[in-house]
Amino acid sequence: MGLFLSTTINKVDSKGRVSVPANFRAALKQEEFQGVILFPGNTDQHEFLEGCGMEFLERLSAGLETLPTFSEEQETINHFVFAAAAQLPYDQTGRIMLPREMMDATGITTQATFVGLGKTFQVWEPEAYKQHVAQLRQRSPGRRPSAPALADVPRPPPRGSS
Amino acid sequence: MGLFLSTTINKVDSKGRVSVPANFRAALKQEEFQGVILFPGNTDQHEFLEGCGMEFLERLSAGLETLPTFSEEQETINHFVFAAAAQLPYDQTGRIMLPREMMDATGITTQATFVGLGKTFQVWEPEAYKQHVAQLRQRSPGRRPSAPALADVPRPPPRGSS
DNA sequence: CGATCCACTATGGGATTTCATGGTATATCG
DNA sequence: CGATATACCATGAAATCCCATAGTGGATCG
Repeated sequence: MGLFLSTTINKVDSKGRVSVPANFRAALKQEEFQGVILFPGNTDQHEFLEGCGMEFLERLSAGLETLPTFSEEQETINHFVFAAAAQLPYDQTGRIMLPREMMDATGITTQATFVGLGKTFQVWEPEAYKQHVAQLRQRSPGRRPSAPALADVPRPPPRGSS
Repeated sequence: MGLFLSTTINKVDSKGRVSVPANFRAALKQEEFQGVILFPGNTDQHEFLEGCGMEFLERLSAGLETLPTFSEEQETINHFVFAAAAQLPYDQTGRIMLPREMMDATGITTQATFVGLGKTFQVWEPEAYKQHVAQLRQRSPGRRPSAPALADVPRPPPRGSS
């Protein structure tokens, strides 16, 4: 199973469509459901979107089943993950349609930044993401994990990923 | 196998008909019974409806599935679940007819909020659901669960379900 | 080694289908 | 019968398909 890697800025057209980066799609190629799941996420400062494949959620659902007792945690997860999630199939060119409420919540209008995070990814309004990265840098003084170039300038896709 | 995701508000017409959201129907497409099961549920504050497919109830009956909200006294509760449940087939456009007593109990009149919760869903009077979400938010202020964090949710012994 | 070609990705816009919804007619049942 | 449930059809809005363009990089070939 592939991982979500690298950062890409894609355009959002007037219909709310965005191309999911090709390497993200490749990471989900083997899954039954051809598309992605998005649901809201936030930091203290910003709203963004969490993304993953369907199987990720299915595993999550399977995990919740066995939580011994009804818990606050579970209630929260149910309502803020499943209830707030959108199941977005690709169109034939690999685009999804961002639900209006997600665009509103995150401030996404004409562009969206896809951020690969391994097993999951995120979708941000580009300017908000820049600020977020700046904050991450401030808060991790000294040694940073070696994921440098990601932060800086939004660059078109990876090199040599295929 | 499909999960119920996202939240939708649909209209209830003068006959008590509501469209079941298309993606909910898709999640049940493979099931034998083309329709949904509804039965009463409640919080301290509100009455709502729990919903699922027929096969879920069958597994529940067999004890293979746990209904989180009613983990105690499961057998007794199951009695009320089955007794109070309504088996509602789709009409030809994917609508069901809400039984009048369920509309009365929940306060549903002209609109109904369908809330996807993974393996089950709920149906609420929209205003009541808004209040419910507000309460959930109070309980978990600040940041909501992030995808990577959710990945660490305790997992069950892997059953060969794909 | 350099120029050309090709595959793929991202993007744009129009046409077509699906979905939610409303209404009317027919069947059912006490 | 009177009331209620089911089948049938119609409509507007929205989502999806389909085609067409373009830019990029890699590969091919002379």
